Amino acid sequence: MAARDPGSDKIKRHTINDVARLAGVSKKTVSRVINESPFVKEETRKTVLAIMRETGYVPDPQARGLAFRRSFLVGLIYDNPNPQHTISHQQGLLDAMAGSGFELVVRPVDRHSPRLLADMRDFVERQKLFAVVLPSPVSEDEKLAALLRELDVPYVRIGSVALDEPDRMLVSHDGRGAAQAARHLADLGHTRIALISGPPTFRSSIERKKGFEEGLAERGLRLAPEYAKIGAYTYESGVNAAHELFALEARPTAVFCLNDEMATGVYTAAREAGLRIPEDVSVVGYDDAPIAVRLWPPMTSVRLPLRDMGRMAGEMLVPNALREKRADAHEVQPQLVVRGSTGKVG
Amino acid sequence: MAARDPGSDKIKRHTINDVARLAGVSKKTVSRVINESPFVKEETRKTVLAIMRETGYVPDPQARGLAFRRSFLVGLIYDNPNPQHTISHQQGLLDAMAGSGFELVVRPVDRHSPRLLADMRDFVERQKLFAVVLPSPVSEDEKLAALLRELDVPYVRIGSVALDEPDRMLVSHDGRGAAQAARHLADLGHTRIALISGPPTFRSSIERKKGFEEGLAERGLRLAPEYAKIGAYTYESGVNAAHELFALEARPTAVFCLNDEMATGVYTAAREAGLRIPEDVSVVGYDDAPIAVRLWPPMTSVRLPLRDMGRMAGEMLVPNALREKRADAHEVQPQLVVRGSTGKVG
DNA sequence: GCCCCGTATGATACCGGTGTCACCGTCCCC
DNA sequence: GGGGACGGTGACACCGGTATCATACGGGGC
Repeated sequence: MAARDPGSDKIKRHTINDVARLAGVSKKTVSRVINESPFVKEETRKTVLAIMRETGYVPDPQARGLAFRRSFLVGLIYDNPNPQHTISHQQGLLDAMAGSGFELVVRPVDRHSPRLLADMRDFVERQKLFAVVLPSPVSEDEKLAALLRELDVPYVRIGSVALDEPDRMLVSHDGRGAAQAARHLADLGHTRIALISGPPTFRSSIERKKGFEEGLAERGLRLAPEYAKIGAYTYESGVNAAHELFALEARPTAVFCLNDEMATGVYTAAREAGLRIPEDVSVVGYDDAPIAVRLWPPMTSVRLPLRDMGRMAGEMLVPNALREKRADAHEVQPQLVVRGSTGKVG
Repeated sequence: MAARDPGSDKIKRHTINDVARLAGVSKKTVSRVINESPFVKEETRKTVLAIMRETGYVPDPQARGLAFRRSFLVGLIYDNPNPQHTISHQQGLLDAMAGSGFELVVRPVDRHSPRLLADMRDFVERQKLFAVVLPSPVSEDEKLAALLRELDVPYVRIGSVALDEPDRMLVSHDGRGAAQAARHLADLGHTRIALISGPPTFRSSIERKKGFEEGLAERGLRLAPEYAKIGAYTYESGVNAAHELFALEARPTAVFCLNDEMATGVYTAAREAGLRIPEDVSVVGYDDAPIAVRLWPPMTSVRLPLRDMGRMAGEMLVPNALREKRADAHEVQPQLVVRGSTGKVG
């Protein structure tokens, strides 16, 4: 039990001074033990560690941070239209950070705000962040990355394609997943395949679209202009785009959506248009969000291991005694999961 | 622009000492200005504020926290099977905290872990949290609340029913929403109404069930034992419970689920059993999660303003210059949203 | 035996703020 | 005119750690 003052006072935590006094050494030596300095005699180290355990002493991160000029906080800076994305990354990050002594500070931003850079400078400088994680699409902001380099803060960008700084990048190879989807649909005999892409400002959308077209090309197909719709990664935009597609003379027999939200919109539009999935139209999504298996029929989708990605980003940035080494792989592979929303054409 | 050493060195932030020197006052007076002490001459205050603006000075939260023995971090401690819940609360909290100078630290826990209390003590003490937010079901842990009182940390518990400390409680009156659902179904002519509840350890489930039965009673109905199923707040448990209900001789014509996840499971089970919604069976969920409007037909559900609840919790705890006063209402009202999954019986 | 070097430790300043208390000047009251 | 009370300010210690530098000690090379 911690010592409690008799005078109805608060519990007083032990400080480094208490430990030093009890161990009969200077506080600097205790500090050395805390920071695993190699220049401490084994015997001294043991004594100090024993006292630390007895007293339940844990160093104060604020004081440590003040002296180190660096906090023990990791920032997660996000701006994603899809909360599921954020929460998955967050979960993974927290997995990697559990028990490390670091804490996760979450920070939503508007990446189009003119104050973004100023706000981020203030955030990072003020909190003296230990590291920063940038999921897509914030990760695509080169100015933000440049700012973080200027501020000398370690960071990991999570994105769909390798950029020019591989050590600070976690790549999900989005194009490959889209190519899998394209081949899958082609192999089922589809030729009239439509695409509903995301906002052209999203790198993920660009990469997925590119991969999709490459996949089609492998099977001798190409994306017809009238089958290429642009959505906004939202449910509603999926509904609207699908309605346009279904109204075409030569209705597509398959629709590939660059995220599950829009694909869900295609389900709705199909119902409204009286089309059956997959008999009349096959649907493929991207992300493999929880909703994919909750729809009827369960949706074929490209799985993106979002939680793993968060965890790997955390492992790249945060030292953790519970784990031997930092992550060395800086990439993950998307994987098509075939379910009931895709079937043979006709 | 901040000053940059010529020697290719880092940017050096201004400290309270710089401001004091430039303003020709002691650092203590600058400190007084920062903390809005009333004992500073107006003229002095203006001078100091001007210098602070010129230099772009912002106080270091770590140093301040060290001296105050309290950080500027708010903890969100959660353990919810439904990530959507967490992310919504988190969003609202961040809404309330934006621009306040406080940061949000998120902390998932396993509320059944034997180490929970020890971990929480360590977390709160070590980080010297300014305040803590406890969403349901963590909010139902009396020992945790007692610990926080012992540690003298302000907190808000978000829960379905008023507890004995109204000032630290944000109530969502879950029973009332469930009663609305019951009346709605009864008014549509349903009498064979089934209930799929959540884990009996969840207060929200208890309250919703109670409210539901009260609502039925108002219409002269009661919940038949064979229609009362216990789920786990998960999709799969909803599927299973619904299958059991649909296999009954006297199949229920309506199913009320105590969350949307399980209600989504009922959709699946209905499809598998060849039942149409709402013609053969009406379905009502609880939470009004995003998925409710993405299902076909769109689901009738009881809306819980999760984001508002997070925001209100934040307003109860964090002073914010951007807002005049703290929240005074400590409750929100659930609201039934009628959509296509409920219809007249027969 | 002396010097040098690497190991092991502590005294002291410092990180950037706040608390305590002493001090000064004014105004007010008797 | 003396004595409080009070507004306004600063010197100094302190919060709980780390960095710098000095010091002490044992061992090897000459």
